[in-house]
Amino acid sequence: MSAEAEEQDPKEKSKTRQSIGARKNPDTEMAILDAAAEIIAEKGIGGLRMEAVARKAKAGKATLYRWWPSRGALLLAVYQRNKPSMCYSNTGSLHEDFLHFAKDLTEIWQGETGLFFKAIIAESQSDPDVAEKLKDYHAERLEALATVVERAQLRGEISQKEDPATRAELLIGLMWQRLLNNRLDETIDEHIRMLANSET
Amino acid sequence: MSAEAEEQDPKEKSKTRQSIGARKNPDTEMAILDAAAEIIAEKGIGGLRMEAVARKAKAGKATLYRWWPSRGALLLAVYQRNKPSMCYSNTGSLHEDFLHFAKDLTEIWQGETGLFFKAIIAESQSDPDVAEKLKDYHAERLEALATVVERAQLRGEISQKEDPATRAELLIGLMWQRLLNNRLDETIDEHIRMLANSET
Amino acid sequence: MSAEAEEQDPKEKSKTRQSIGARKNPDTEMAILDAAAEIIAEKGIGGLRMEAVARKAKAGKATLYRWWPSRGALLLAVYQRNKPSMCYSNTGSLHEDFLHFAKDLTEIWQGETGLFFKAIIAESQSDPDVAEKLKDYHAERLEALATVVERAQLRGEISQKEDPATRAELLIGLMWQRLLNNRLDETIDEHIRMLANSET
Amino acid sequence: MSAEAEEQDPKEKSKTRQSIGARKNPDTEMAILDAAAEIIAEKGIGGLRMEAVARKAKAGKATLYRWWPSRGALLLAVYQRNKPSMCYSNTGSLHEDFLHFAKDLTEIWQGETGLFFKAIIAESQSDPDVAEKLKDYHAERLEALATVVERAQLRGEISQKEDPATRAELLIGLMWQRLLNNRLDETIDEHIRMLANSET
DNA sequence: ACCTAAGCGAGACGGTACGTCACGTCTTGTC
DNA sequence: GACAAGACGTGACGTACCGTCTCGCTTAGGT
Repeated sequence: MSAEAEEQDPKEKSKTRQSIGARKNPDTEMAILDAAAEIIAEKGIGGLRMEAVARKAKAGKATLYRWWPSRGALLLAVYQRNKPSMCYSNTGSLHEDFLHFAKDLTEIWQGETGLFFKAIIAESQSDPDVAEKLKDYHAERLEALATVVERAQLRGEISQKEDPATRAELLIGLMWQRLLNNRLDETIDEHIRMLANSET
Repeated sequence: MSAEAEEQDPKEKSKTRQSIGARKNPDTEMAILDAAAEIIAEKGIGGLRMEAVARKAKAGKATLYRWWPSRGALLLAVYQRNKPSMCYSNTGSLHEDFLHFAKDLTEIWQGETGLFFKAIIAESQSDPDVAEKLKDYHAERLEALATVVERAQLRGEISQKEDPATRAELLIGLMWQRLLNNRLDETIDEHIRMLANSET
Repeated sequence: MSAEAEEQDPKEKSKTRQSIGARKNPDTEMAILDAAAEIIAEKGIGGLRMEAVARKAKAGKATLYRWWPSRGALLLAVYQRNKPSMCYSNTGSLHEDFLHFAKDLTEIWQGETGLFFKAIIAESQSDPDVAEKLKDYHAERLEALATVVERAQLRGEISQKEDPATRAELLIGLMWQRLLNNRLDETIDEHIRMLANSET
Repeated sequence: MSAEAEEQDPKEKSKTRQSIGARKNPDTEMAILDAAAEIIAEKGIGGLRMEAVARKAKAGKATLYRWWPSRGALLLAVYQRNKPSMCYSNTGSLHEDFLHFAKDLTEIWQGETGLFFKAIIAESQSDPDVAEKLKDYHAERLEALATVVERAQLRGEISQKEDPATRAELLIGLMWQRLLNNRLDETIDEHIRMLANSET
């Protein structure tokens, strides 16, 4: 009646894990993160229920709450594990580099990861822990992109006086806004041209 | 432990409304939207519960669900009623206009409205209706700011060839990103200078 | 794996009950008390779980707790419904009357009712509500038996000066002690002879 | 909210015990029984939790379960250690002896021991081991009191033909019933007079 | 002047998920 | 090999909301 597809696949080995002494069992952690990831893939993050995770991972709710005391904590743990790895090109042209960045990110975000990232932003509005982690993550991303700008400064493409983070932040802001409005498919070329030009 | 402050203020007149015949009672609508707005102000949108709204508005749950069948619908109704009114300055300088826009919006968002808007963005990630409405609203805002850019084009401040929405979107994207990361207080002058300069 | 026989018999009509307005639904009450009684019959009172009752009665836990806020309350409700009806004989001889009383009670208590009553006594040691109700019930029983003694006084069988409750209480105390020690099967004739004799 | 007073008193020496080799450590046993006794004193027997005992005694749960595999076993062990010692007077008058017995027992039961004994009776309804031990203990008590009756028979106070246990059991039954109904404070003189008189 | 129709408050109903608690079993590392 | 420690799966606890429902009341508009 209620049980849909959230039970463990019966074909998998279903020997139940047990304690391995007074310390965290890594098998348990993996099973739980796997279960959470699958559920998110199936029903979206809004459909993530602690009970369902425990059920699917064949773990006790107490175990779940011991290590991830909230939905947000679990969410972040899953994201950390599946974090997309961006690589920042170095073509010798800021415009090209920005273009690559935008295209790569668009591609990543158009898949499952985009749903995930949107959901984390949403969650961060109500869970301070998630908000903080997201802020850190965002800062890290910003810095990475700022490095790309810095290279352009060193090449003399753009003024050395401006803060490299400025252009980076404008680009990332644009991307966020597009992501959150489901408008990733719209053109972005003109925006990038503007951000990559030589003035300050 | 449970009873906090969500009961109707006993000082207010608490005569219960009733049917006024076979049609919607506008008092009821107002009472419900008021109640919802107050709850959101107190606990945030994440803390908005249909039951609590009904209780506070002294309305039956059936009445609530009759007119606003979901949390999202109620949310949007409240937002429509309390929508902040931005005014777009026309100083003859794009830089000044952008600066005014950013300062005004920052001020508005630093208050309750910001919480509200963030929450709507969050909600839009799980409620398609809200997402659609938000998209419309965003487009409308974008257009309004694009008009400011257009004026600069007409004045010859910037190139006529670029799409006026481009600069507008970059600015708005920046603002969204700042809002969602709780970084509205950080400086934004350099970004605006870059967005308002004459190249494309 | 866990579900044993506590699901509703599928042969019974299983249309789910619903609200009948802003008042208690007697069907629900009956279903819950039936379910509780069955569970007690199967697993004993120690095996009575609120969740299992709700499950078997196809009722929500909230409904259960709304009307019977504790295990003890539910226990008492079931007992009230199934209360054994003792009848007190009037043979013209106190000894005979006591003997009948003891035999009847022994018979009743040797069945399911005895388990039930023992469990209520046990429960009363930790639930003050149950304790109070049990005290009332005990007082009522005592009075009924005291009436038997009183008749003997009126007949002149025993002294008019003694409190008729005295003999009654000694007999009931004996019975309780036998019940609680699982010694109902041992002889009791001599005790009754002593309690029914003419002195004070 | 949860942490109350069940942690070990920090003033006490809290050096943790350890194994003394491949045999039972008597310090551990004592610490556990002490902890259990204290918890029972604080929260009643219904509040006795194996986990809490282990925590308070700074013992591992495995150790606890090794020696006392159930709540009932632990309960009995504590009771054995703290068993109240009744002494049976020998005044030369059955009435006096019974009176002393009743008064002494009332006094004992009105304190902590009474709570304890009630709880054991309650526990015995669901734990067969406890039930058996309680039955033995009860028999022992009965015999002791029967000895008092026997002395009265030898003195010629009462008939030699009756079983001395009869009167004893009636008295003890009365006491149990009073204890379990929280009616120890009510008068008992008339009952004793009746039980101590010379007829059978 | 009656009758129907709908809105209204109230709140009970079957559910699902929550986060906590205790259970009894297990494994580790220390003595 | 006994011990403290504490993680593990299990499952009941009591609470909070969900969205649906029926009730008894009120009023407006049609007859």
